[in-house]
Order: sequence, then structure tokens, then C-alpha cells
Amino acid sequence: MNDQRLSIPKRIKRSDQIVQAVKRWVAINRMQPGDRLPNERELMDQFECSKGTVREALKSLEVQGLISIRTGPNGGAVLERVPYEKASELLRNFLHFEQPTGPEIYALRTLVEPEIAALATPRLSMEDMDTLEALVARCEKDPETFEERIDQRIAELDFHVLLAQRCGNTMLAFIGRFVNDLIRDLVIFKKSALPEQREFSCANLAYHQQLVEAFRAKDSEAARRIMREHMLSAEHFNRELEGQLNQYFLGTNH
Amino acid sequence: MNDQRLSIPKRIKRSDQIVQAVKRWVAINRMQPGDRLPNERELMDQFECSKGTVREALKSLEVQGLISIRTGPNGGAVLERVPYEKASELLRNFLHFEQPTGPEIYALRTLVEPEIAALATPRLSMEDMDTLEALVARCEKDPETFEERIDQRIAELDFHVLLAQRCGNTMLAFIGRFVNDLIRDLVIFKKSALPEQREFSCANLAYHQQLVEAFRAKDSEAARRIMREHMLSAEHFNRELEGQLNQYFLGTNH
DNA sequence: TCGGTATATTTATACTAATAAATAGAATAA
DNA sequence: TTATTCTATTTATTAGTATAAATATACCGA
Repeated sequence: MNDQRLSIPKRIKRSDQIVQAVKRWVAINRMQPGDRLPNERELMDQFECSKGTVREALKSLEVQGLISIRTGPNGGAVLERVPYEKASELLRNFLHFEQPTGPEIYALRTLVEPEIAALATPRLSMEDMDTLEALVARCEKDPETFEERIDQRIAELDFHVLLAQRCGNTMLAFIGRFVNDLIRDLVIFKKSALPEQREFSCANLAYHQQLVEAFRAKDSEAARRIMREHMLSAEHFNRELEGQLNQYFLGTNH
Repeated sequence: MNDQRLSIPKRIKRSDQIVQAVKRWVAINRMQPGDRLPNERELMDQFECSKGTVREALKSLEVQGLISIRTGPNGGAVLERVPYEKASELLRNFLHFEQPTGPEIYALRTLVEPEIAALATPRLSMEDMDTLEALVARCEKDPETFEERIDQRIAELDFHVLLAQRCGNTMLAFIGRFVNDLIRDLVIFKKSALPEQREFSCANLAYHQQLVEAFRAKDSEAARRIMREHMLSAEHFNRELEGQLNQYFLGTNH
């Protein structure tokens, strides 16, 4: 039983060659989202291969989020900017077998969120602040039903996601959003087992209120400090929610 | 010209349905890397579709890094743990149109590396420390040729990559490695335009030497502090290397 | 002129069938 | 034993055909 999966197939598959060629073509010609690729017929001719092979190549590009394919006149493959959702999904595949633990996720969050808060502070518009306050308001009344409790936790997370989107650093924004989405899905996934944690909710509410104040005062350093305390608190409260997230990433997001 | 690409196609494609079904199947049965999927024939029967459709679905899973496909007896689709390289490639696609700037990358690095250094400190084996010292040694002599200078910069980055791999936090490890790989490729890409920056190299060397000392002393906090200074220094030195990395991500990694 | 409806065209989607290429394992020869 | 050739299995690629979806355009009624 010769089970060496290491050996790289010397012969690169036709469809993958086409994928590479298209990628190069896009990069070299500095093509922009919205620009159209040749249709299947033309690609067949250009690469001298069959329909099936072209389709596999296009499928690959589609899965990577680089194109979208539509039927009809003026249809075909159109270049797309990779949506966050796509990148997020693909990164989750990576995590499926790596099984990050709750503490790991919260550790990263504690590292990243204070910086995001500080960077976002001078970049928040009036509308943003209003949105943030609306999210805070959603957490102010005592949750009566189960769903309300979930809704409040999600509002808390949306608060952080908005900040991430405003921090002005593409990669930091991605990480911030990704981590909060991870926690969001965890909340929804484990909602049946989610205990009350009233103390936790109150603490979060207070921190978020303080954060909005700091944002309105354009005080980056205050925002950073408050966010850091907030994250340390959240890290502490979630120590018990521990446990592996195993077998989770692939399963439920569809 | 009605150019609304927002509309989500209501009809989910056959091949994508199969992808979802397989993902669910993998998650529910808690399948592990190395486990085999049914071959094309069986999948055709099970999902009552043609070969082409099955192949598209398998292609999708392959692009996502979840399976590898081999020909021949005992061939077929085998479940894989998504390799770092795959996840990295897909994340780069996302960044292609987002165009993170040099300062953005270095800002993230400054945030992440000190934590990585602190976390890795108690986890480094004797072999790891020797490897690190070997990497430092490679930077000790004055570079004479062009290639030597590039080689030293890569050794510096490998130093950081090893730390990331040892930090014990899956996601932080990924981010650390990703950022350093980004910089590595940038160094190789821009090598023709890379100025001498002798001062920079010497500073790096000194920091790395201090770091190894801190590691040997198992002093996490010292490691964190030194790494932070190191990153602030690197951030400063690279302010001039500015410029967008535009059109770069897709292009050259093949 | 306006608003809707039919139609024709373009394009992807799906299927069938057959051949080519790769390879693990068995059989064979040195 | 060792190296080579054969063979069976499985994916990779191709060709051709037919169907379904999307939409620009022409058409028609008001």
C-alpha cells in the first residue's frame, strides 16, 4: 500500500493550466471587476480543448470567487472582486480539521479588537455612530424570550463587525469580521446550550456604551483601553463555554 | 443596460448541490483526512446525474482544498486537511482587488508578532532554537552578492514563520505565516528595486539575536518586548518601500 | 408614447458515449 | 530476489447533442 500523497503530479491538468493562464491574463491586463471573460466557445478555441475542460476551469475560478457565470445574452463569465463571504468560507474549510478552541479564538480577538477600535475611532461617520447606538439600544432591555437573548448577542457582535469594517486596514478588517462571524455562528449553533450569563450581558452593554462615548469624543486611546478591558472580560466569561468546535465549520453554514 | 449582478440565482446548480451534500456527509460522519469518497461512478448513481456534473462537484471540492483526486486503481477522491498553501492562495485572491498597502501589512505585523513571540517562547524545542540560530547565522556575514542579500531577508522572514508555527494558536499561526509570506514574496518580487538598507539588516540581526536569548531564557515578556521594538523598527524602515502591491497577488505565485 | 408580451438569440447547463492517460498490483522473466 | 511487462481500474479529456435560463429586441394594444 504505497500511500504517498506527497508526490506532485508532474502533468498539470489541462483545466488547471487554463486557470493559471486566465489568472495571468487578468493580472497582466489589469482587468477590473465587471470585465468579461471570453465565452466558453472562444475559450475552447483559444486553448484548443473541449467544452468539459473549459467548464472545469471556469468552475475552479468560480469557486475561488474570482468570476461569476450567468446564462443568456451578455452572459458568460464576469470578473468579480472576491466577496468577503467567499474568502471566509474558504478559510473555514482550512479550520475544519485544525479545530481552533474557544480560548484560541478569544485570544486572537483580545489582540485584534483594541487596535480595530483605535483605528476606527477617527473614521466613524455620524451614521456609523447612530448605527452603533441602535445596536447598543437593542441590548438595553432585559431579554424575555430565548430568541431575544440570541438577538442581543448578535447585536453585540454586529457592533464589533461594523468597527472592523471601518478600521481602514483591509486585512485587520477581514480578521476582525471573521472572528466575530465565527463567534456569531457559535452562538447560534450552541444556542440550545447557551446559559443565561446575565452578568456577562450587562458587562458587555456597559463597555459598548463607554465605547460609543469614546468614539463621539474621537478619543482613540480611550477606545483602545475600553475595548481591551471589554475583551479581557469576554475572554473570562467565555472560559466555560470552552470545548472544541470540532466538526462544526463545514457542516452548518449552508 | 441593466447590469445588476446582485441577483442571486434562485436555482442552485446541480454540481453545487452535490458539493453541499458531500460536505454535510463529511461533517456528519466525522470523516478524517485520508478517508475516501465514493468514486465517480457511484456518485453518478447516488445523485442521479451525469459524469460531467460529478466532475464539476469534485473539481469544486478540490479547488477548496478539501479533497485530492488521483487516477488509477485505488485512485479517486481522498479527503485532505486543507493545506496552508491552499488557504493562503485563496485569501490572496480576496486581497487582489483590495490592494492592501505596505503600511497596512506592517501594521498588522506589529500587532501580531509580539504576541506570537510571547506565546511561542515556552513552546520552542531545542531543535527549534538551533534552527532559529542557524537562520540568524545566515544573516551575520556581510552580503556580497545580490542573491545573498535576498537570501538573508528570506532567512529573517523564515525566523518569524517558525515562531508563528510554534505559537500554539491555529489562527494566529496562520495570520503570522501569511503576513510573512506576503512580505517574502514582496521582497522577491521587488528585488530588482530593493535598495541596500544596510542599517535595517543590522538592526534586524541584533533583534533576532536578542530574541533567541530571550527564548533560551524562557522569558516570554522579554520576547514580546523585543519583538515589538523589532517590528516598530521594521515598520519605520519600510515606510519608504511603500506603494501599492496592486495587481500583484494573482500574478506571480505560479 | 407607454407598458406589457411574445419571440428569437445567446449562453450556460446537463447528458451520453467513447478514448486517452495514469497507476497499483499481478504476472512474468532475468 | 529483482526488474520488467501486463492488466485492470479509475480518472482525464474529448466530441457531440439536447435542454434550460436569461434577456435584448421586436411587436402589439392602449
